[in-house]
Amino acid sequence: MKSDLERLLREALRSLVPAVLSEAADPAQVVVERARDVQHGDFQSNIAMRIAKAARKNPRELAQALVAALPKSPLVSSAEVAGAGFINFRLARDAWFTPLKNVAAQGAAYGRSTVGAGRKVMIEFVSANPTGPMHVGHGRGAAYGATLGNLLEATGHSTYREYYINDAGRQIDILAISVYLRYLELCGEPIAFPSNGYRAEYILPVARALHAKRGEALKRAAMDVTRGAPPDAPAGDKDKHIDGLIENARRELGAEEFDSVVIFSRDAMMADIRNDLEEFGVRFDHWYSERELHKSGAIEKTLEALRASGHAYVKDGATWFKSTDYGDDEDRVIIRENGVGTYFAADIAYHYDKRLRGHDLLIDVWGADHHGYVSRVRGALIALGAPADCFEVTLLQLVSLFRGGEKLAMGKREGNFVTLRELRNEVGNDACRFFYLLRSHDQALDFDLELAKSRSNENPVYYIQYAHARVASVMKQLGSKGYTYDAAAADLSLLTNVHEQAVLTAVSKYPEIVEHAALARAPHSLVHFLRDLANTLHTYYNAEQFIVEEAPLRNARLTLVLAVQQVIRNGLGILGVSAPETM
RNA sequence: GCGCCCGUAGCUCAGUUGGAUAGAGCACCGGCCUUCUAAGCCGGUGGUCGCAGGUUCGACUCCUGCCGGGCGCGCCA
Repeated sequence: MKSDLERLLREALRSLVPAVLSEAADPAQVVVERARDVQHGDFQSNIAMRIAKAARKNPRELAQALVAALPKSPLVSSAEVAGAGFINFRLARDAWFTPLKNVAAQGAAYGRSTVGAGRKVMIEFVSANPTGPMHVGHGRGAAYGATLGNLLEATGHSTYREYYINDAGRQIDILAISVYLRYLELCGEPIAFPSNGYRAEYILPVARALHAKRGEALKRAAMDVTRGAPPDAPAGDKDKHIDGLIENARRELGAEEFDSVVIFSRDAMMADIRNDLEEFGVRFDHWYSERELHKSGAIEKTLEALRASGHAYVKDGATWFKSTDYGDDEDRVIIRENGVGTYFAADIAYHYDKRLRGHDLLIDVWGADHHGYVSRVRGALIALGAPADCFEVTLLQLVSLFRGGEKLAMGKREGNFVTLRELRNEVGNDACRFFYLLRSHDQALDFDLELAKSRSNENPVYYIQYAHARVASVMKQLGSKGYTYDAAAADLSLLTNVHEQAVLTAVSKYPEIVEHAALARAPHSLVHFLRDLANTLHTYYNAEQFIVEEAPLRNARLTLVLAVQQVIRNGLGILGVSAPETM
């Protein structure tokens, strides 16, 4: 509807003194919006005011001329100039029935569009380190990324979802040594567990599985693992201690055996993460291993390309990327003095590889604490010849858990954090996804367990689901009263009261909302729309009886509420929330 | 110190990318169940959009400067 009106306006513009106006009016500026106030009609445009200055005309006169030049359309019943130069459109009654018929005809496809057609988008999200179970912060990334992926897909983007597994480097070695020490413990060896190893309980079953698989084959006596760095030792000393343990293990076991422990530990962690995500309804097209990236030689190749383009240099024995050329505060090391590449180096190669695989837009979903990282990754991509706008990062602000009014403390190494799985088990997947998506991504999220769990009117999840179930319930009642629904017998022109108009308007908005939510990367706007839609349905439900005797009216009303049900089902589907038939 | 995010009703937050008289949920007050599910509906109370300037037909929205809160500033990942 919106785009139809925009087309009409554009035509009107073109027919008016083209030379002056075409310069002044960028077609993209021709914007039609839903009127906020019913008094202003159904849609409004501010185009006259936008271009008045450049066209050297009075905005009201310009609006008047545009209205006069507007091509005749069965869609529009009136177009009037108001205020400072707004053009207010009122739609013909029949126009409102088109979306209704579209819902019936398209079903689950209603709301889908092709605005993103031809765009190959890769969305990378979660990418939690495989060093432990996912926590509530990752849950937000999962819910957000999955939903954004659904939105991009619904708007015609070619969408590819990827998870980057950080299975190279020090963190994964610490995981492996943690598992190995627990393994030695199971073999009856006395050990002192390093204070900055992963001492949480989830390590134990992995060690047990390792022990079950390898028996005592990995046991080596030559390592002195009975002396740990004291818990109150300075961070540097702890690091040195655990690095020493890793080094020893690698030497005593041989690199190959130690790597097998790394792989085993990683796979155990990833199995847990994948299972968790799957249960949460989050799917990926690809799980990309950083280890494989290292093996492929892609990092060396990428760094060579950086050097060749003159964006890398050597200083103090290290190799640096000149990220200051791209707005970073300082240049960043990509190869350490000891010859080992940094995480950043791998990340440059990884993102470059995404481009090489043919994805033209790369969307990364990160925690807000990584924001300082954005400009350097983008800088590296530009240095490698990619356009600046091919890389987009959505930063998710922190999640805090509350129980009642009390904030829950969380620490990772100690393992006393609430995992995503625990959260899901406690509040359920639906409430979980819903609460994660309720707020804008740049808003810190306070997740209240009590509220999410409550099966009461305080909980907004049920409000929307209830609207869906209510329609299902009406349809059941219809049968028990001896009626059947007959769409062909509906006389839509009987839908005349304010509640019915409100429902028609809401249903017609849905495709615009999906488009906006996708393009603005704002899933929460779909959540809020669905809440409003549910409210519209509930209001209508309370005001009118749907199952009335007169068949044309009865079927018309049922067509209307079935359309609402379909839209809610479609919307909840995008959010990854179920649409129950009964509650 | 520098960078990013936030500041809107008592609380939690929307605000269609600069539009007309700033909205919703919760809380509070008052109504609605012999009628398709009351996990619902209707009405009411509640605002200096952090503060001060600026830009223009028009600012919660854009710019500058302050104030307050969060996060980040490793040859860690």
